[in-house]
Amino acid sequence: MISIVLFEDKANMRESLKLLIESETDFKLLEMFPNCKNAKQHILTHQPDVVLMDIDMPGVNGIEGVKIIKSVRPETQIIMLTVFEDDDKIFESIKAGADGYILKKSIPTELLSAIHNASVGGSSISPGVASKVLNAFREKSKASNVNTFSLSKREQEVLELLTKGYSYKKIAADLFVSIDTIGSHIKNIYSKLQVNSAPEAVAKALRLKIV
Amino acid sequence: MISIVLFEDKANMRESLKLLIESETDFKLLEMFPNCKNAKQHILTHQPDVVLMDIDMPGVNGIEGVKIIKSVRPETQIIMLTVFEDDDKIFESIKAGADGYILKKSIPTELLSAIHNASVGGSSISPGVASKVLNAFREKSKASNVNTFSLSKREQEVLELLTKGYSYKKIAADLFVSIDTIGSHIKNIYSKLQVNSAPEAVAKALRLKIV
DNA sequence: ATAAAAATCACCAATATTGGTGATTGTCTG
DNA sequence: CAGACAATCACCAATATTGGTGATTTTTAT
Repeated sequence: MISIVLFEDKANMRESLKLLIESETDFKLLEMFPNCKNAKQHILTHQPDVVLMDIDMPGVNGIEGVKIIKSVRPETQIIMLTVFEDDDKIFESIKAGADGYILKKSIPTELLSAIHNASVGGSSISPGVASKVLNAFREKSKASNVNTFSLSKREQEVLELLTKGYSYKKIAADLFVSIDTIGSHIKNIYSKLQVNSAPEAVAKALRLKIV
Repeated sequence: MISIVLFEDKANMRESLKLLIESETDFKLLEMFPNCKNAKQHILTHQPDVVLMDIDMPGVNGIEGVKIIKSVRPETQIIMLTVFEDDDKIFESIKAGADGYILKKSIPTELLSAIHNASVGGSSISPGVASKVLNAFREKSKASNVNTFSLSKREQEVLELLTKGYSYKKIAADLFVSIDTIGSHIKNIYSKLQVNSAPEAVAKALRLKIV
């Protein structure tokens, strides 16, 4: 038996969802609320397995609601319901800790299987949303690797030690060469990265993930 | 009509998938290959709407295959098929450009709807995998903000300029204060971050995302 | 085998940074 | 109101870094 609490401001939507949920024999709709006011209390009282959370609600919105619920009872599985495929809201929700993201226009069975999935720790994401998430994921991982700035192997090593905050002396000791050699390498690194100081080089290296 | 090409090394799996795909009237299975050798050629020849790609294949594996296909024909929608929920492979696939990620143990209808979704640009991710993706997404976004190291507002500003590679002089000029003031702030920053040099501070700041 | 690139070392002068100490002013909080 | 903190500035000495020039030895690639 999967227990469910629903947060949704529009009365007719609440009724539709209620009917849908009650059509499944192993779902139990514990309660419905029109906003996230006192969400903390509601969750602690009802201890639901799964929460269905509308994103756009007056007062305390769904994203805030997720934060509240996850902070008081992290094991609660939360599925976001929304009409929009709005990038910001999607990412905010995910960061807040949402475990699923279903568009309201999805077919009803999709929501039902999302609830089933959530109850066993799986996440369901509507295809259009999933596509945005994957793209964002790629964004964060790319940019790198292409710009190796054709640093030589040794220069790469030196740069890495530089990003650890090592001084010339320490780097020299680490690599068993003279401090002047390190000076040379660093000069070359600066020229390749087009910077003029260690902090700048470190910043560039870390930002472009070439370390 | 959605045209499909399949890469899968195991013959019996190929046959099963073939039967499944051909059960849908609007799918056309153009061709099947046991590995990604000559994937470039195959894709250019067949120009499929959707590619089903097994991850583990001898020779050129599925992840390499994705890179190849996306580089020659980016509009090709690629759905990864796998038996494992292996974190690394999942993230590698996504980075390579995969548009969906379905576990082989999924119910057949899930794969069919994944293909339909892919053909219209949506992504399908099996619940267990989606959950990992969302977690990874959160990882990347969090870590920050918690460790503010109780830097004062001014110290934060100085640190930010430091991560831009500015010298004491330039920072002082930017903030309209004396260079000695900057020196003081930086001394305090070092002590709070527990470092002893600018490169180290920059590295720590960027790694912990406190800038 | 020969040329190019990488890695090594040296020396030097001009700056910059680091780590001290100390002081003033304003703001906020108990 | 006192004490804490933030922000400001100053001075100093010891190091460290930067930016030059120049040179030798390995490695790598053609």
